[in-house]
Amino acid sequence: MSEQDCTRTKILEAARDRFMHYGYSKTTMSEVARDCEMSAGNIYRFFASKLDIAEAMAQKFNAEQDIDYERIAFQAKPAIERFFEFFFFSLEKTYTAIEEEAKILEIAEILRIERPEFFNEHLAQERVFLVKILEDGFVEGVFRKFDDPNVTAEMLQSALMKFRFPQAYSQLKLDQLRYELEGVIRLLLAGLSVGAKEPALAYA
Amino acid sequence: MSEQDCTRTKILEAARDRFMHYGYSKTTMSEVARDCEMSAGNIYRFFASKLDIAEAMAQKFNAEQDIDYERIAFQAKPAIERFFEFFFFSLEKTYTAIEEEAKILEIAEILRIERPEFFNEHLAQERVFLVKILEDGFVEGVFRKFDDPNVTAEMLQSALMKFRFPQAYSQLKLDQLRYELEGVIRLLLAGLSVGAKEPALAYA
DNA sequence: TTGCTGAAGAATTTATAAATCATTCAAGAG
DNA sequence: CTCTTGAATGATTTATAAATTCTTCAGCAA
Repeated sequence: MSEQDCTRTKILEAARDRFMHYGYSKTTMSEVARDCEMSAGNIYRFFASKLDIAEAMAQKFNAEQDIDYERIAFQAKPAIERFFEFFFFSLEKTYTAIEEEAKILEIAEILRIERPEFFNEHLAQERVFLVKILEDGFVEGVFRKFDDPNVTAEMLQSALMKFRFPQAYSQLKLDQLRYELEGVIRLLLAGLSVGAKEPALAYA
Repeated sequence: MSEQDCTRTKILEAARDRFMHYGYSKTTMSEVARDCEMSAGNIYRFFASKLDIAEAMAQKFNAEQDIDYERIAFQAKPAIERFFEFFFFSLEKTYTAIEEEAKILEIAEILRIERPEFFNEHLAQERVFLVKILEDGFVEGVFRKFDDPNVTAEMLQSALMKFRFPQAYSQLKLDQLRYELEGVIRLLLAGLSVGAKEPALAYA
């Protein structure tokens, strides 16, 4: 690891501790700098802005989550089981993370507004794993053939949006969210099943 | 119409004009009262609070929308067509309403926070029509049998949540929303189709 | 009695000045 | 030259006081 990377990591860790403890907006660049024993101005040689520190943090969080997604998607299990596991994992992980550290919600909200592209990239990465599950399901003979599995994955994400940032989109408790997620997934899986028939004509 | 109802309506109309023009929070009870040629205190003999005026307004808006929903649900058309029409109507109506009158979003947001029950009631009403479409589809032979059509309707609503308050839940433009709505509906309709198979076991 | 007003109070919002903050950069240190 | 600092700056936030606003209700009018 280069000297540069090392300092970046040090800043990132100091910022994470502050952000998680006091929140993004209540943390100042001077405080982070002091924790790293440097001046505030110097941070800007490693990060273009405070927001970029937050984005890098979230990036790391997502990268870790993607490892779990990958593990789930490539398991030696029926595609349907992996499908359930994938989205339930996502719900439980996000819900508990936000419950334990309400500050995460602040950062997520700020990134949603200021860096809309950020989430799209993560969704795109997630679709890689979804496509894997869809294609395996087809090979298993439980899913039908899709014109474009990536588009199908997009639609699945769209239908399950509500469960991605549970506390932001609804006031529902975890139990109710689990109940609804189960129901929606069952409906979607039915829609993916070999016998399912999409309507012949397009509407729009 | 009784004298009471007449005054209520007058207040409601004056409030609607103000709310739509200046927004909910920028409208004062005195202004509404002045428009009705009465004192602010007197409004409280007809509405318990300012928020209740907003709720009554939204109630009326929903009631009008429900008439359209009913018309769509009871049309002499294949269930699948009605299904599409139902949700596309909802998207187009809400999207354009909010675009034309951004102030609606303010009221919707306030009600979402302060009167969470309000939206649940509207959703419950909407499900009556969805169940009608589902049951007709079963009779037509295009939908499979559901244990509890009302629960299925709940899951459909949950999966299509994103398209209900488009501007609140996403930054997407109408074109993109239409594209996604079409895709999600097609997936859901496939899941409702006679050949579709739900997974045998429950997950949670 | 019944319907209404306008004053009064508590809560919220606004206005504004002071303070703090994110960010830049000239200049010093190594 | 590379790395760092700390002062400068414009934007944002905070603090606080003043003004509004929602809501209640005693009392007036019909």
